[in-house]
Amino acid sequence: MSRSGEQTALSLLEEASLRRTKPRLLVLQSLLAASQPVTQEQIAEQLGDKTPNKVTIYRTLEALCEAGLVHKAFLQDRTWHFELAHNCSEHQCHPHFTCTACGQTTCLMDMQVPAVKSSHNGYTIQRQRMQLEGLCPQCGQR
Amino acid sequence: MSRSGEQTALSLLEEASLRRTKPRLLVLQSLLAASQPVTQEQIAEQLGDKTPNKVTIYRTLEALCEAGLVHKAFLQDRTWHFELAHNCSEHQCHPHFTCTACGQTTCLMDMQVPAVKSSHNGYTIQRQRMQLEGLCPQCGQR
DNA sequence: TATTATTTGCAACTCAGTTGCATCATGAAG
DNA sequence: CTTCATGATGCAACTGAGTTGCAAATAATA
Ligand SMILES: [Mn+2]
Ligand SMILES: [Mn+2]
Ligand SMILES: [Zn+2]
Ligand SMILES: [Zn+2]
Repeated sequence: MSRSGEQTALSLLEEASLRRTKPRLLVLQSLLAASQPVTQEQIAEQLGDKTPNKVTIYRTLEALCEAGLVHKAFLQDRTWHFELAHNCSEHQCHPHFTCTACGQTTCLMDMQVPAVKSSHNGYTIQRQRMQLEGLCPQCGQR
Repeated sequence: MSRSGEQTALSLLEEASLRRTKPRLLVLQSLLAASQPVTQEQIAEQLGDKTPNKVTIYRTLEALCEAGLVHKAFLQDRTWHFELAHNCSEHQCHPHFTCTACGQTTCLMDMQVPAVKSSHNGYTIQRQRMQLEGLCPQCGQR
């Protein structure tokens, strides 16, 4: 939750022409500080006693998603995990990997995924996402 | 819900060493008859007055998934859609396409998706799934 | 500062999916 | 064919992430 995080959050809101409200700045800073996708609850927890109302966090995340600043990264146990969109291209996000042994999901930021064609049988394909499943490095060794 | 559907359902249960119960046969037949992934509610609706209890359908789907006969195809509006696994390889399922205009999700059974490498930074990748987003043929024409 | 459109907080709600438990049916053994 | 243990089913009650309505607060603008 650094000074630069605050500045970045401000300019992200500016860029998206969203009003600079306290909850939006806080949620953005929390997302900027996160190293993995986080849930509403994790955001609230991280913000401690200055956290906005639960409903406000949801509505903020929704607004940020709509503006393209944030993505719903993946769903785990009926709970959405959110992340900043700034490492994804318009057409393709990095893949998310879930370990079948420990259940942990990880962003594979540096993995190259081949892009599919932008059209198929009349379907116009604008974005592609990939989920991977297998064993993480910890669970992989026998 | 043909005779052959009944036979297929029976052999699928056999193959998976699952007990041949009425609910399992019904759910499997419903899935065999479906042309798209379906929800618990759609299965119940399709089976009409001989439908098993809602909880049983969920538990049946869970058992069939665990046995590898069925997949959770995609989630829409916090609701899982299920499909038979028999058109998927061990490593890769066909992609699912969601139209951002009408919200409909479709299986692209005939679409080729390049396979990723089976290992990356210590992660062992056993299965890959892809979700596509864009405009369906209907919504695509202006 | 005054005005207005947005945003926020709170309480109550929704509903797909889950859980506990008593009853029932399947498949194996005799 | 009958017995029996294991596993499956049905029902009622529950869970909890996410949603809705609305009054109060606040940001942008003049
Ligand atoms: Mn990610
Ligand atoms: Mn499918
Ligand atoms: Zn693991
Ligand atoms: Zn469409």
